[in-house]
Formats: sequence, structure tokens, C-alpha cells
Amino acid sequence: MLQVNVIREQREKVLEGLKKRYLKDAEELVDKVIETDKVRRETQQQVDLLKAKSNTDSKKIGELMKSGRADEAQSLRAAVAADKDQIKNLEGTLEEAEKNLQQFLYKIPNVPAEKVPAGRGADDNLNVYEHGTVPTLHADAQPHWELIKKYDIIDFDLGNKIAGAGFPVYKGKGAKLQRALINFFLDEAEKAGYKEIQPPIVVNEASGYGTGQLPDKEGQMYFIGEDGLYMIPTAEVPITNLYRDVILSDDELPVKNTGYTPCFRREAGSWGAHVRGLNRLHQFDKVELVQICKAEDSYETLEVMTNHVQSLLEKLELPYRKLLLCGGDMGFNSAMTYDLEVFSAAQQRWLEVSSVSNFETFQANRLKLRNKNKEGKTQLLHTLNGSALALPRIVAAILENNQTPEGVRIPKVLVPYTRFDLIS
RNA sequence: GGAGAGGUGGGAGAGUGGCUUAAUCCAAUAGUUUGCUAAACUGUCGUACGGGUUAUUCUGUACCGGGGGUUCGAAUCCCCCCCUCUCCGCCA
Repeated sequence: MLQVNVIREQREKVLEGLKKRYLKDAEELVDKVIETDKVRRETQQQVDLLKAKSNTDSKKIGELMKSGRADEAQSLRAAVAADKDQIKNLEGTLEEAEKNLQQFLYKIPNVPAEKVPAGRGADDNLNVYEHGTVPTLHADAQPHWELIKKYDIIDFDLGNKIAGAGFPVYKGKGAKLQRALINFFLDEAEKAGYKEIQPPIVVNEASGYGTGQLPDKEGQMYFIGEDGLYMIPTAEVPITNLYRDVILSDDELPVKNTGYTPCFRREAGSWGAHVRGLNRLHQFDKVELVQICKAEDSYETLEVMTNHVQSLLEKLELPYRKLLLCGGDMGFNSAMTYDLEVFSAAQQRWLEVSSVSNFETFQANRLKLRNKNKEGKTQLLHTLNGSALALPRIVAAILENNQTPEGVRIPKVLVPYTRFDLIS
């Protein structure tokens, strides 16, 4: 959520930035915010004034009662009662304005950073870096959904039987490969200075609002109505919400957290022929990085985090490309996002395996996540996060790219974790 | 799940209708004292939303788990909800 005063004081700049998202109604929304905010402030002034008056009057009544001048107190009481009525009316207006303001603010996405290109969708993303070479596969090479059957390491039918489509069962070396990847990613994050967190995988409503999944994307989360809990779509939600309503001092910054969690996504309406096998699931595993830092450090942090993710892909010997997302393809909350995509050789497709974003103050504003510096000044912090990494598509790419007639070769860095070097 | 107790500022802990934004202690922080450390002393020490001035600062309102109510006036009384603790039950 953008800050009201930023919209109020930098209207043109905000609109200019939002243009890169090709957002319909941007100007209308922004102006509604400004308008509603004006009403809100004016009403509050009136309310405050009346309250101040009735507060002093109430004190006077107390004094008059004590000194036995009951009749004078009586007439003051009438005056206060009249003020109270007016206050009640104005408070209705105020509440309305605050509610509307909130609604408008929820609809405005983050302003893209300067570097972010304008664009409507995926075609306008900038390919800023490519690494590695696509392997040439042998004649009988197969996509991963065939390989997992051939080697009996991941079973969709069994998952379907006990849960439903999109909930695979990992078996034998398939399960061990999952565990190996998770441990490898966590160890690498730890080496890079991140603190490991194991959060709940359900969150309450307030947390959903804190990181911006709510109010818009409730349809994407599994909801446990009986207890009012949401299954997390990413560890970003619980790990960032750890800092909801928190004021951090300078020496607590930057915050660098990592965590492995399963992630749950309903993916309503996004199923189709192109999402076979591991390409899209309802439940998958992911290691996430979260950083919280001062405004002046956040863009350097974004680069450092992205480099960390790239180094993981390089260690796994996977060919990848790095995209700087255009305004229209970026997430609602993000000011700048790099996507990392690996090339899965049998499908001949790029698969997104990580998305690293700087949210600037967009999340912090909702979270009320602030820094109080040595001068005693309180200001919003910047939040960032990135997948490092999401497992299923990494597994898909490893299976497809590393397949040989003898079996699937495990990347060298993983062998100490898997304790086997071939799936056959 | 049942019974009881309780939720006050960074922490501890007073406060049962106006003198309380909230005593006191601790922590933190700035300064004085001091050869250094420690101690002592003095000051500062919440957040949000407004308003006037903007270097500073002055000022209003709200906030004592959350929401509602009673009252001229609520941390204090009433109702609902949430949470924590203790005991019992169940259980990985």
C-alpha cells in the first residue's frame, strides 16, 4: 500500500510511474485518494476541535459539582450533550472516509522503480543476462513427467488418490532429491548470512493483509474457515509478518531471514495443457529469502539477493536467464522484480524458478514496519524477498537436462546431500 | 474440551469513575562528577492521525488485549470476542 502523503505530495511522479504498468483508472484512483484524504483530514479537524471542547467542559462539570454549583453544571451538561451528537455525526463521516480511503489505496499497485521498463506483459520483460548452455539430449530424451514414471520417483496418481490433482507423492530417490535440495538451499543461505526460520505454514487474516495477499488474492489461498486461517502460498507471508508492528533499531538491520516451507496455491483458473507434470502444483516446496533494510540500501540488496539465487543455479549447472520484469508483468506489491528462469531441455521451455523483488515501503506501510534511527526519527523500512529456490521446476530441469541413456545424473554439489549420483 | 485466574508503556509493576498519558523501579539514552571502570546525580525516554511554525518547536485528538455500551466524564463499571497462565481431560 502506497503512503497517502506520498500520493498527496507527489501525485505527478506516482502517476508517471504507474503508467509503466498500463493500469486502467490509475489517475482516477489516485485522485480519489487525494479527494477522500482531504475529506478525512478536514473532518478530523472538526472532530478533534469538538472533542477538545467537550473534554474541557467535562472537566469543568467535575469542578462545578465539587464546589456545589449543580445548576451551572447542569447547563454545561446540555451543551456537552449537543456537542456529542455533532461528534457522533462527524465520526460517521470520518469512518466512511477512512474506509473509502483504505479501499482506494488497496487498489493502487506499487510504483515501479526508475529502471523498470514500461510494458503490458511478459513480452516486454527485459532479458538482462543469460548463463550456461542448453544440453543436447540423446534421441530418446523424454519430458520429466515421463521420466518420473520411468524411474518411479514421483507419483501423481497416488497424490490424486489421497488428496487431489496437483499434490504429488515423492518416493524413494525422488523424496531424497527433495530433501537434498532443501538442505542445499538452506546451507547456502546460511553461508550468505541468513538466519534460518521455521514458521507456521498457516497464517491469520492480519498476516495476509500485512504482506498484501489480502484483500485481493484470497481466491489463491486455501482457507481453513473453521479457524480463520490461510495456508501460506509462500514463506514470505509468515517470515515477513514476523515484523508486523515492529520498530527496529539501526543495529538490528539489515534483517536477513531464510526459511523452508511447503507452499499452497489453489491456482484457480490457471490450469491447462502447458502445466503438465511439475510445472504447476497446488503444493510445492520452496526456500525463501527475506530481507529488511533501510531505504538507501534496498536496491543494492536486490542485486545481492539476485546474485545469490544465480549462484545457486550455477552450482546446480542449470542454464538460466535473468529477466527484469516490465511494469505490467510485475506483481502488485513490487517496485522492481527480477525473474530467474531455467531452461528445461526436453520441454524446450523456460521455467520460472525464482522471483526476487524489492517492495520498498509498500509492504512496510501495511505492516507498520519501521526503523527508529539514532536521531530518534521513525521511518518505514524496505522489504525484499526472493525464492532460493522453488523446487519442482528445478527438479523438472535437472531430470530433463541431465538425462542420459543410463539414467539421470545428479549435479555434483547435490551428491553429498543425496548420497547417490544417478537416478536409474 | 471443562474449571479458575489474568491481559496496563521496552521490561517489572501501581492504579476501582474526574487530581492519570498513566505513580514507582529497571532497562535505554544524553550530560555532570571521575585518572579509568564502577557508582552517584541531573535531564530525556511511546505510537498514530491532524493543525500552526518549520532549523527548531508549539499544539489538538486517539490509544491501558480487540470491539461495543453506560456516563457530562472510563485503564477503572457493563456486554461480546481474542489471547495468556494454572489445574483437569485428551493427545503427537
